[in-house]
Amino acid sequence: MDLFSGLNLQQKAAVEKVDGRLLILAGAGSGKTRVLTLRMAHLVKNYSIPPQSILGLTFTNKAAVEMRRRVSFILGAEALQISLCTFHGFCMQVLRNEIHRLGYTPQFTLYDEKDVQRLVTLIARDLLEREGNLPSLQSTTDAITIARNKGLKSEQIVDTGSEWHDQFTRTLYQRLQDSMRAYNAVDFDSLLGLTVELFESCPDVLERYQDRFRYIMIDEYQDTNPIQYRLASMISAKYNNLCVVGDDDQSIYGWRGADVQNILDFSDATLIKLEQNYRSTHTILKAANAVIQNNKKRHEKVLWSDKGDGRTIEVFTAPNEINEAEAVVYRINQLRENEGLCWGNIAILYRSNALSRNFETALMKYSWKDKDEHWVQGIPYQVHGGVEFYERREIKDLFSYLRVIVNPFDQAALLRIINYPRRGIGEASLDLLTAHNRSKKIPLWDVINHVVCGSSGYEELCEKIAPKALNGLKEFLDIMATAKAKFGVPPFSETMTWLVDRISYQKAINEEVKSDQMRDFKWENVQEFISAIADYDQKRGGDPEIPYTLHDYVVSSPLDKNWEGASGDTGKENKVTLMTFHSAKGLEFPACFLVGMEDHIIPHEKSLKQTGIEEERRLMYVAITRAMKFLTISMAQQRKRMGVDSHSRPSRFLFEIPKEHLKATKWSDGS
DNA sequence: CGTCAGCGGGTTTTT
DNA sequence: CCCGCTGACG
Repeated sequence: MDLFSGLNLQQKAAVEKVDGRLLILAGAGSGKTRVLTLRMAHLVKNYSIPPQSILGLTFTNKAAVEMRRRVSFILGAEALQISLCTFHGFCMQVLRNEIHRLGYTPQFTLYDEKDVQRLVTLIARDLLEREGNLPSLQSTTDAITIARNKGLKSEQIVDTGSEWHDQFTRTLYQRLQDSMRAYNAVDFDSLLGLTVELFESCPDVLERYQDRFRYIMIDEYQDTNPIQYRLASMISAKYNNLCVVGDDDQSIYGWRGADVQNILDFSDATLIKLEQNYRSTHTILKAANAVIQNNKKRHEKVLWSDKGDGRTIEVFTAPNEINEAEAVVYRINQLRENEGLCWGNIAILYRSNALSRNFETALMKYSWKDKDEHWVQGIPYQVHGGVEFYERREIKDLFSYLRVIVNPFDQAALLRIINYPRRGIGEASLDLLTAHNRSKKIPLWDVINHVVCGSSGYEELCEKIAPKALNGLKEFLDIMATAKAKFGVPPFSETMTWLVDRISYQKAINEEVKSDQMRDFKWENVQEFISAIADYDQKRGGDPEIPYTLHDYVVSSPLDKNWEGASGDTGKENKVTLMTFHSAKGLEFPACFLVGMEDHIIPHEKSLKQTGIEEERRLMYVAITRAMKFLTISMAQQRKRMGVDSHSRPSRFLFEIPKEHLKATKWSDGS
């Protein structure tokens, strides 16, 4: 097979440059994924580089999956040997094997954002010696996240606020780290930080990974934050074969500490620019270029395309957000009827997840005629993001049981389930236990065990706790001990079914939830969770190469929750795609609807303060450049914001698109 | 200890 | 508007 057929000169050069440092500045739609995958194939096929010594790091699971798919297409089974994963997935793999060197045990568990947030609140309350509501900690948490993503230690935090607030943030940060260690838990941010810490303190470990991964490629390099950059430099330091691909105009993760400067400063490297766009019509490209040109901090690029002008961009304003959604859905059906597109070719893109609701409703309501002239109610669609499976209450409850079974020091999980379903352990008892836990620095789990066993020194505590609560604790420990033994042996799905029954979870749902509908929904979620575990059983059961333990499940499933295939023409499912501008990055669709194009939404008023207008403009640029042929922009004059009607104005970015590319149409929903 | 109502606060984006 | 949390009561 000729790997190079159909490549332009720059793409070819990028694929062929094998050793050393390489920076590929790739404009939107310039075929960067193609170049990356071909480069991997080229290394394996023409240079006999073993696939297992190639590491491809991406930012999202979606990108990793897509890349794997495309390399497999060329290399077949050999492609499975290549390590292709997100930064977070990579760090998880490393830590699973090495975390004992950092004072953790191999049974560590993973905190999600909410767990961390709750922990921060608890610590803050303790620090301020205050009960009840605190002033919002959002800004403090944000500051900590950014610091961690920049690899700063707590004492290096310098926020914009007052000295008192800075000091508060530093202390909070330090206490957070300490608590996480005590709970034997990591979170998304510390996953990266700990890996860097590991490599810094254990050169022998680092060298093992350096020798293993001699060729490293990083996708979406403009979105890497300093700690990811450090990680990549460390692993590639020995052999120095590091290839990064990115586009400074598409840097949209500044709020997570990503730094465009990383890509602008990538030094001692061969530079290749990919400037031919293979995706969009002239019209779409010109509109995008016109918008992004208003940014000052960027590398000048000349993106061009040999596609024709194509259609003009359609713009309309609806009276309110419901009309807007209905009008968009009407137009979606028109595209299918008149332009030969299928549902899977079409995407509705928005700035924030909250905007998806009305479009879902409108899609469900819409009736259309299929090719046999039959009326069908509801257009098939797929929402990406929103309330994730693992964040639903039921799932988090059950998942917390697994977390505690794996890691009894996981205090967030423990507190969540110790009295849920209810077993008579109330606030008073819990306060006694946690007070002891904090003052004596003994893990809560151990305190509970001592109390239940009546260890010496615990008599006093035992007496204070109500007999009812004591019984509950005993019951709880009993359940956990049995469960732990059962989960020692796969398949886990069967034990999960047992556990759900043992804790009478269904009864808890029935008592708590009033509406039948919600009750059914929750129980379905539980079933879905069990089948997710069954899927895992099946996948892991067949392959002795990869770990098959409860710990592996608990620690890996939250990391790859988010990747159900969505992509214009590769998705097998023929459904309209709904997603945020952020999630859409890297994807393309023949037809895109950019909705809610209003000031305050994009640019978002909050982000103007935080990351500034240029990042919002890049986001707009990303959104426009997703479209291949048809682009429609819509907005509403009136929109409910937090329950109340408010007036909207068109996004200021709309006025940056030259008028000749726009066609204003009258709002219409076809009725 | 459990329940319920009332209240305040929050909707940016993701691993 | 929807949530989660708090605090008062049974």
